[in-house]
Amino acid sequence: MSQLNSQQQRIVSHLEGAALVIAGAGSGKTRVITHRAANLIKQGVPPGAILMVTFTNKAAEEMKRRIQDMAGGEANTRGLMAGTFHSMANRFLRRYGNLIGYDNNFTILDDTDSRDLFKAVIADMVPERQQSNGRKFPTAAVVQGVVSMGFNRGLELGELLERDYPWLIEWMPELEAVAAAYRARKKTSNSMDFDDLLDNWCHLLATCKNLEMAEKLRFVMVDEYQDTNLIQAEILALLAAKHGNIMAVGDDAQSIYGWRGANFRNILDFPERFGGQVFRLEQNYRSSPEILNLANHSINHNTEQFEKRLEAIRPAAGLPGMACLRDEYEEADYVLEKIMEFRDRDIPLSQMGVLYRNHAQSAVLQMRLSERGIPFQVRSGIKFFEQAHIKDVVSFLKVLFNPLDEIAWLRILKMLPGVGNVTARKIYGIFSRQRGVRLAPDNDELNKAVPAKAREQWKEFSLTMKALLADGVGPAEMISMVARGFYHTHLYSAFDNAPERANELEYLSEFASRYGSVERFLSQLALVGAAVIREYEEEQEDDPEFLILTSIHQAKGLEWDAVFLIGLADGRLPHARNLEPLPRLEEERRLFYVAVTRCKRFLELTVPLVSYTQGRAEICRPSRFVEELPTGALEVRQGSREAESLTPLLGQGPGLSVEW
DNA sequence: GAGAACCAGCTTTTT
DNA sequence: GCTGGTTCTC
Repeated sequence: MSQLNSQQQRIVSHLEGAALVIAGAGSGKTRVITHRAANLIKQGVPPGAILMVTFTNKAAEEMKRRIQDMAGGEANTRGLMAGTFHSMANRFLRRYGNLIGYDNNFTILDDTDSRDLFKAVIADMVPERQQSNGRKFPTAAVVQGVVSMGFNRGLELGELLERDYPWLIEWMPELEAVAAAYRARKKTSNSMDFDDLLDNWCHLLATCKNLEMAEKLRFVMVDEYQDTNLIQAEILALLAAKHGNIMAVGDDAQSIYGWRGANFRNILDFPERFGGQVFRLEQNYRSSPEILNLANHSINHNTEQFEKRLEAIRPAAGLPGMACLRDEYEEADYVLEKIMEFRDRDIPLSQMGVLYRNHAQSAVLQMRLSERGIPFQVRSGIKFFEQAHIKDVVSFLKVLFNPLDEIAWLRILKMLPGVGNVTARKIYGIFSRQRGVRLAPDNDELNKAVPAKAREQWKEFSLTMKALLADGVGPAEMISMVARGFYHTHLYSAFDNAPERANELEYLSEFASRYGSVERFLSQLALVGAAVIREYEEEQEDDPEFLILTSIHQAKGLEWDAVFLIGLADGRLPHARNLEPLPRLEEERRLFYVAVTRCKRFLELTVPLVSYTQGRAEICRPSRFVEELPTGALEVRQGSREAESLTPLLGQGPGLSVEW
């Protein structure tokens, strides 16, 4: 690990007061704040007095790992408050939720849960919703998106609709009603969605002063500040109000979460809001001058950005390359060939990364890699925890932990024969009216509600629940008890690939055995999702040599010697939906910027000219982000002959479609 | 009112 | 190919 330069040194030894660090890609920004945290600890600041937050799980993991390394092991950092905004919110609310009207055993609704709840709300509230002059009420997913966007941008529904969803204005009153009902249902079922975690954390800090956990914190640090939204900035302000020791690190050029309400203007507003010093890190320690040159040229096309000039420190490494290939299959073969080449030049697989705009783009490559026996890991949304059977079984633990969890109850109840939406609601209604769940046989009201068809299974269900409640049963045992007991029948009648799913449930149980308490297990599941299981898999991995495939969004903060940026066709990156308005296009360009600046030495861009979607073939042109680069910024590699035969067609613009 | 069977639309990125 | 929604039948 190299020495710190003088500017980095100044930041590391900055002790008191506010500070903003505007830092370019590869300038060591995460390194600087983790260094500072380790430094504070070495100087005797208790780890529990330091809060370090960031937005993504990936970045949070990296941050924690580095601090541990620098501070000399886990023991020295015990008590450190480090993680994502959402997980820190969870810690506060598990302890103090009761102060703002929640039970501390609240459930966290993940994306799917929240959508399910919207679905239920909509079904009840707008039965005659089918049409207003022939138009349909928006789906649960759309409503969920709108409501969440309003929250994250701090906008009233009306204003938001006018600005971004004019076609939904006609539904305004219904949407208001649905949003209000959704809020109420979350409250009665003692659950919080992701937005609530932030909202309630903020609310808690604003209304309850002198919380022990907050009082203890004397140093607040945020990484990737450009990814925060208004409420996150507000939370930070509340946390730092007393001591004023807040350090934010960010790079406006890497702001790629605008679509979910992040606002890189938070960086601009920082000096006004917090005062203090402003540092700049403009030396890039990661990439070759050629790569940096390409990145700088690209980002300069953006009109909305702060002046910043990144200076390369590393030696020259040759021009980045670009190749046009016929389609994804040829592209995959090309990438494979290059991987072999790099390997021959002694670059280990672990020093190569393949990046793409969206997950689907990696499918063909994954297939080829498996065929050739090249080990790889996909760093992206494995939807493991969002599959039906996983959610089904986890629901049992959820209702044990939070008996008012409506979503979990509805899932479970609907597994009973003869019970559908209506009956399930009725039964849940009984639980919530009785302010608790009594499955005892003398609960007459309940017995009446359970249909005759379901009697047998209901009995079995009650027995299973009783068994789960026995002392000393941890999450792992609970899962296998449910999977082998009550759920078994349902699994085999509902899914054609039941044995496979049964295996996955065993796996889930094995995985859960790392967690001693149901609370820890459920929180981790909801907050960290796929990332946590990936970590677990990595631990199991004997061979650490594998290639990484990842979306650009999840690649932030990472770096490799060789980077492949695949699927670089106009309409993919930039994504067709974001060609306008300008701010959206510019965010796409920042995405391109983030992708290329992950690379230290060998950057390879590939363009599949033909893509097959829904049985049609479409001819694309290379991304405009490539075409707008000056000649000499990259070297065009020899693509395939077939691809070349397509080039004359390219002038005709994107989206030229051909029936195959 | 439940549940099977059929049909359409779709695939951006994360907590 | 998969999900979510709708329709049809019992």
